[in-house]
Amino acid sequence: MNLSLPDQNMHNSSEGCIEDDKPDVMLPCFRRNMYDDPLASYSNGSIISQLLRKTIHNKRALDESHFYLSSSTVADSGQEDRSSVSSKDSTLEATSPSGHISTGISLDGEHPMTDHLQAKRARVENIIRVMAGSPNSRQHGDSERSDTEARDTREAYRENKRKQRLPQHQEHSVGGPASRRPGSSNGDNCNTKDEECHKLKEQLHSMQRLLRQLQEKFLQVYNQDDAEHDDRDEAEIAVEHDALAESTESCYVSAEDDFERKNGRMTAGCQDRMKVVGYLAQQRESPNLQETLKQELSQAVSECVDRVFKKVSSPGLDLPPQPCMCSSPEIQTSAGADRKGQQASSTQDQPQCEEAAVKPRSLEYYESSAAQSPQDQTEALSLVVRKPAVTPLSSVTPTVKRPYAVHQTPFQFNYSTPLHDSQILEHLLKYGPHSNFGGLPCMPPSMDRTSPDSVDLPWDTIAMRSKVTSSHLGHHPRASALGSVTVDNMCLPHVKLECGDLQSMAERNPYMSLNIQEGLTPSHLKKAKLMFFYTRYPSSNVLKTFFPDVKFNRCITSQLIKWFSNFREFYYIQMEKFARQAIVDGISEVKDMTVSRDSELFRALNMHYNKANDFHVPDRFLEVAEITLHEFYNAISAAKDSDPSWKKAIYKVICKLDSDVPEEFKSSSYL
DNA sequence: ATCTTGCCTG
DNA sequence: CAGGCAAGAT
Repeated sequence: MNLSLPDQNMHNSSEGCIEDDKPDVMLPCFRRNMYDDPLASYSNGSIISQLLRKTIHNKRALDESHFYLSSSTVADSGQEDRSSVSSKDSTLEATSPSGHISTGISLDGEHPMTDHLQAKRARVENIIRVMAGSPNSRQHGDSERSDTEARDTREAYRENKRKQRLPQHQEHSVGGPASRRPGSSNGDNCNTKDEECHKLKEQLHSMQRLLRQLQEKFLQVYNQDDAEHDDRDEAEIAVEHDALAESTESCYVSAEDDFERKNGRMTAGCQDRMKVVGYLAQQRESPNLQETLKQELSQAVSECVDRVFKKVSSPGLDLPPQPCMCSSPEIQTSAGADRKGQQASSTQDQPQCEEAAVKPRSLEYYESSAAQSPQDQTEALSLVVRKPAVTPLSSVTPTVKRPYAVHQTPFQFNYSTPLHDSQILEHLLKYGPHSNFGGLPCMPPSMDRTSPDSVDLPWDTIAMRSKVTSSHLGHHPRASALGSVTVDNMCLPHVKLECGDLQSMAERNPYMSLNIQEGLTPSHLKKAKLMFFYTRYPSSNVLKTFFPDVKFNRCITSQLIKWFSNFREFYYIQMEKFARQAIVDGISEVKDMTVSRDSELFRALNMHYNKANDFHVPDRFLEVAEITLHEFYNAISAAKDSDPSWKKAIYKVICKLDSDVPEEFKSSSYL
C-alpha cells in the first residue's frame, strides 16, 4: 500500500479537527473495529490502511460475519427497485447462514465494477436524498412499499408489525388487563420501556442502513482511486467492502456493549477520520470531496446513534430524583402499582415518575437482548423480527397503541443534560433518525391529552431559548416531557421545509460534521449583538456567513433578522431619546453633540449590546452613532418628526454606514 | 396573493 | 426579545 505517505500527511493535517471542538463527534463506525482488532493500532496509520490490513484478515474468517454484514450493507440501498428489500432482506439472509450473499459487491468479481459502482452510487445518493428530503416519509414510505411488495412473507409480516406501531395515537389506556404483565407492579412501565427500546432500536437500525450505504460509497470511491494506482482486483475490493461493513457493525456492537471504551477512543477516532478526510482531499480534491462529506455525514449519524444509546444505557442518571415524588425505583414501582388502574385515565400527576422508573428497566431489557444476540443486535431489522420472540414485548400488546413512547427517553435526556448532548440529539432529530423520531407521538399521557396547547409551542421556544431551557427544563423535570412533545410536533415540519428548499445536500453534509445548531442559542444572540456594532442591516447572506454553525431555515433566518430589527429599534429609540434630550438641553449645534465611550448614549448602547463589556466596540460604531444622533437631532429640530415616517429618511442614511464584520466572527466558535 | 418590513405590545 | 398586525413590496 502506498498509504504511508498520505498517512503522514494526514497526521499533520491540522484541518483535520477544525470543527471538532467536540472530540466525541467522530468516526464511531471504526472504533470498535480498530479497538478490537489487534492488527489495528492508531499509530499504524489511517483507518483505510487498517481496513485494508483487516481485509486480509477477514478474507479467511469471513463466513458468517461477512455474509450478514455485506448483505446488510446493501440492504436498503435499492430504494426504488428493491423497495421493500431494505433491511428485511438482510435479516432474511442473516437468518440463513447458507444463503447466498446478495451483496451488491460481488465477491467473485462477476459483475463489472463500473456498473456496479454506478448503480451503487445512484442508490447511495438516493438514500441521502431520501434522508434529507423527507425525514418522515422515509419510514412511512418503507411501510407503504412493503404493502405492494409482499414477496417475502416475512418482510410483510415485519412491516405490518411496524406499521402497527406507527401512526396510532397513544391511547395508552387501551389494551386491557390481559395486555399487562401479571404480577408486575410496574407492568406499564416495563411495557413502555420495552417499546422505547424497540423503537430506539428500529431507529438505530434505520440509521445503520444509511450509514452502511454511505460508508460503502465512501469506500467505493476510495477503492476506485486506489484501483487506479494499485491495480487492485475486484475481489479484493469486495472483500474490503466487507471489511468496512464489519467495521460498521462492530461500531454498533461497540455502542451497545461498551460505551466507556468507545468513548475513551473518541479522540483517536477523530484523528483517524480526519486523516481519511485529509487524504481524500489531497488525493482527489474537490470532486471527491463530496464523498468525503458523505462520509462525514455517516459518521455524524453514527455518532448520534452512539449518543442515544449511551443515554439509554444510563437512564435516570440525568434525571433529578426530586422532581418525581419517587426518588427511588422501589418507590416508583409502588407508585406505578397504585396507578395501575388510573393509568388509563391520563394521569397528569407524574408522567416523569413513570418514565424515570421505566428507564432503568429499559436498559436492562435492552442490554439483555443485546447480549443474547449480538448478531441480531446489529442487524438492520432484527429488532422487528425479534419482537415476537422477546417475552417482554409479546406481552406488551397494548403498547402498540402508543408505540413511540420510546422517544421520550432520548428527548428527556436531551433536555436534562448539558447543551452539548442536546445539540447532538438535535442533530439526530433533524437528520438521519428523524424519519423515525419525527412521526413519533412521544408525548407522555398527560401531555398528550391535557396539554394539547403545548404542541403549538414553536420549536425554538424549546430548543433555542435559554429562558425556557432554564426555567422550564432546568427547574421542572416535567418539562422534559414538554420538550419531547415540542420536538416531536414542531421540529419535523420544520425539517420538511428546510430540506425542501434550502441548502443542498452538498452544503448540508459538511455542516453535519460541524457543531451545527438547530436553533439560535444565547451565544448566537450575543454574537449577533456584537455584530451589530458593525452592521445594523445585515443581509441574510451575511447572517448565514457569520453563523456557520446555524442551520438556516425560514424560521431561523427570520428570527435572526428579527433580532437585528430589535437591535435597531433599541438603537434608534436611544438615538431619538438622546437627540430630544439634547434639544431640551438647549444644544444648538449638532457639532456639540458627540458620541464617545464616555457618553451616556454609548453606555446605554454598550450595556445593551455588550453587556459583559468584554468586547471592544469599534470606533466606527461611535462614528455611526454620532451621525445617527445628528440625524435625529436635525430631523427633530426641523420638526420633521411630525411626519409619521420621518425616521425612514434617517434609516436610509444609517443603513449605508454598515461596515464589514471582522472575519473572526465567521468562526462558529467565536464566542 | 404572498412575502417582507416595521411598529406596537407584552 | 418575540408575537401580532398592518402596510408595503413583489
